[in-house]
Amino acid sequence: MLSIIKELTRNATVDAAQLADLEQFIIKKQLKKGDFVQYKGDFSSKSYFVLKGCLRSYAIDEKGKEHIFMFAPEGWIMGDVEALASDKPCQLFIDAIEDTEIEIFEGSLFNKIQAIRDDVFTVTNAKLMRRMAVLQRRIIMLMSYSALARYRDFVETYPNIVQRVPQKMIASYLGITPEALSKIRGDSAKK
Amino acid sequence: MLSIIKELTRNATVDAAQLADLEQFIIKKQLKKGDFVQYKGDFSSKSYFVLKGCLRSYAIDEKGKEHIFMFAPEGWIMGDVEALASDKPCQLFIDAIEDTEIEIFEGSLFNKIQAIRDDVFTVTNAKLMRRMAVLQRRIIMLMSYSALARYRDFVETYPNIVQRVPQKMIASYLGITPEALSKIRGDSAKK
DNA sequence: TGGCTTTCTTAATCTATATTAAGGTATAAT
DNA sequence: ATTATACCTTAATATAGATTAAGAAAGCCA
Repeated sequence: MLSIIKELTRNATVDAAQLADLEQFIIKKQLKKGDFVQYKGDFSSKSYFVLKGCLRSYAIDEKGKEHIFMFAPEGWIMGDVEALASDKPCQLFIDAIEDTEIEIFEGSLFNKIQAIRDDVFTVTNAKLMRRMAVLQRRIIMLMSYSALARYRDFVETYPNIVQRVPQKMIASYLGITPEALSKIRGDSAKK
Repeated sequence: MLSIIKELTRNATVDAAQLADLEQFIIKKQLKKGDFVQYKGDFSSKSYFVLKGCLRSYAIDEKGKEHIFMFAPEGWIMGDVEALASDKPCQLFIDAIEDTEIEIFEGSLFNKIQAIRDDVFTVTNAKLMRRMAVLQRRIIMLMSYSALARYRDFVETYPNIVQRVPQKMIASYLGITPEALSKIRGDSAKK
């Protein structure tokens, strides 16, 4: 039988009783097709383990258009990395695209498991999560934002790097040509 | 003083002697601006901790165009997650965009640190790494591949999901409109 | 079963960004 | 200093994919 605890502790030598305790933090839930499990802006840092069915996570841009970030069929864990890795609100909507059965758990379940052993992995994991949050953000930007919006975000997010790096590299990072970036910058400056 | 071992074990309660042993797996290197540290196709699974300067990682598409995946200034760890998370070759080129000082270490250093304590984090970390590899791949696809190429990759990578999910959602995942996807599929079928 | 709603397709037009090209500016080398 | 090399900007044209629209097919429910 699938379960998030089994999944996370497979092949690991951890005290069984301690792990059993963790089950109290897990809620099982049946979802109908179309049911939401999380909305953009929510401050909950929950994650979802799919026992059966399929979830999707997606962003909605200012024109109301959906941009799917990922699908999660059986055995996958889905969550909003941005919310999990920080105290920011969720970036993503999550809903079921089939009748779906999930286990819901606080992102802090990861921390609880980690608390069993206070060691180096706390740091490593946190780092991985933070980098994943950056990646998630970037994919959403590439799919839903114009080149101008992506440039503005880049300048805001990496003010130090902007000055150290040639324009053509910033263009490359943004997924556009240097010419397009030059135009964007020219237009921005005029105002 | 910066060092990858200090960085990964900050706030962690780990035996100091054991950690000191790990230093033998780390090589320090001075890079001149423009020096390469890794090429696409390499099978090494090294990572790089930036002590000073700045690295970049990027893909080159079939037209010879560069697409920067990320920058790594001081204190950042850079590696090719695809190669680290599997036995595949590197997807990314990595070079120095300034005179740069790095520590080079095998990706397996993470595992060595983990081996100090064989517990649940081995699994959690491995999962995080694998998901990050998916994200890395996706960003590169969005920046460097046409809609058709992205669709073909999706079909190949997620053959099960393709059948379960409506076209409009696949389009959304690919970052294009349902109309564009429909055209692509129509054109593909004709051949 | 029939009708209603959502999804998929096709096609015409539009637009953001790419491509090409050429001139201007900065940086580095002899 | 002077040339060479790389970088940045501007502008004309081209194009992948967006938008709009309308009809066809497939799900859904009464």
